[in-house]
Amino acid sequence: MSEHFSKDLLAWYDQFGRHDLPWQTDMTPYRVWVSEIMLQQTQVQTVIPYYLKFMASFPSVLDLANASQEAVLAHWSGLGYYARGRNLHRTAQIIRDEYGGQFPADFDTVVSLPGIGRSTAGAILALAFKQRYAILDGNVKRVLCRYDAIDSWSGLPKTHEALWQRADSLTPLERFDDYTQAIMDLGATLCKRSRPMCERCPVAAGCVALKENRVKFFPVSKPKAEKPTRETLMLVCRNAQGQIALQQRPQTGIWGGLWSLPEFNDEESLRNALANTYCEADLVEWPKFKHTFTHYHLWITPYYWCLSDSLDGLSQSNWVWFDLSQAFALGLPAPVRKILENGDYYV
DNA sequence: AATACGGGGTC
DNA sequence: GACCCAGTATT
Repeated sequence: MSEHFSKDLLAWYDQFGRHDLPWQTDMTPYRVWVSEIMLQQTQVQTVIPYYLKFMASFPSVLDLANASQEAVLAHWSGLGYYARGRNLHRTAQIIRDEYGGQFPADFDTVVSLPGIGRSTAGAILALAFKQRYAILDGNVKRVLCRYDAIDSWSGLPKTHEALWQRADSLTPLERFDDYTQAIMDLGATLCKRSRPMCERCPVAAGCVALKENRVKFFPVSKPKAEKPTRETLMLVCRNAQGQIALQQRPQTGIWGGLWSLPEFNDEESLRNALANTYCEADLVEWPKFKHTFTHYHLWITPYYWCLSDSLDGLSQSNWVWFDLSQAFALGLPAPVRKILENGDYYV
């Protein structure tokens, strides 16, 4: 099955692949290199105008090496990942100073250059020097994860290395340059992240995910990091008029600027804060409950404290008294509303 | 092994 | 608003 992979892919590429991208004409090592750097984590349509301007200003590796870093970075402005631009400039100078202005043609030298990793080196060697090296970019990963129905995240070291081996084993013994472009074209135009067009895919016959009707489950997404758990105490302090105390939260951080219940890290801080007026019988702990944010879980323990008449004059820093209806009109955080809506507090 | 780097597209 | 993209370098 898989010996047909490259043959079927190449036949499709000849008819349906992209053959007119700016860096596909006059494929010198320099032009291929610049395109591969710009295309790292950056989509083709974004790169094209940058590439054209860059090549117009720096037509050769020596033009680039002799330019100022400011001039180079000016051409990178808006592309993002500016280390790419700095590395590109540095590498041009290395090529000028150490390789006589000639782009090196062996893998180990190329991959040692700043900003060039295994995949980019493979692409340069295959596309510009017609040597048999595999690539493993986002497109290839997606294609292979679906084709083999790889059910672990591609960032796991074992999975990543297995993908490299698979990428290499599928690379044919001839036409490596076309194959390199072909598998990227497949990933970019048919085997897209969302709504892949499997009905047009030249290697659909061997695709395990498609055979099992599970294409949408691949590639397996990165496991979400375990959310940390934090804890807080919220005090419902009610005076003789039935008002409750609120504090305005700091502008930064969670619920920035919102009015909320007074909070304490633990029961000890709560008791310390109330030390002068504290009346044991009136402080009641309620069952804790969990509130989940995008990035952490927050366990909230509500405490209910009903002030007797004699303490109505209590002036705690930053506390402001509100009627319940006023409080809700302020727009409280969801878990605070949940606490205050609990009728058990007011019986 | 995890994270920073970045602007733009997609759902 | 999370997730992803023609990845690499750094911690």
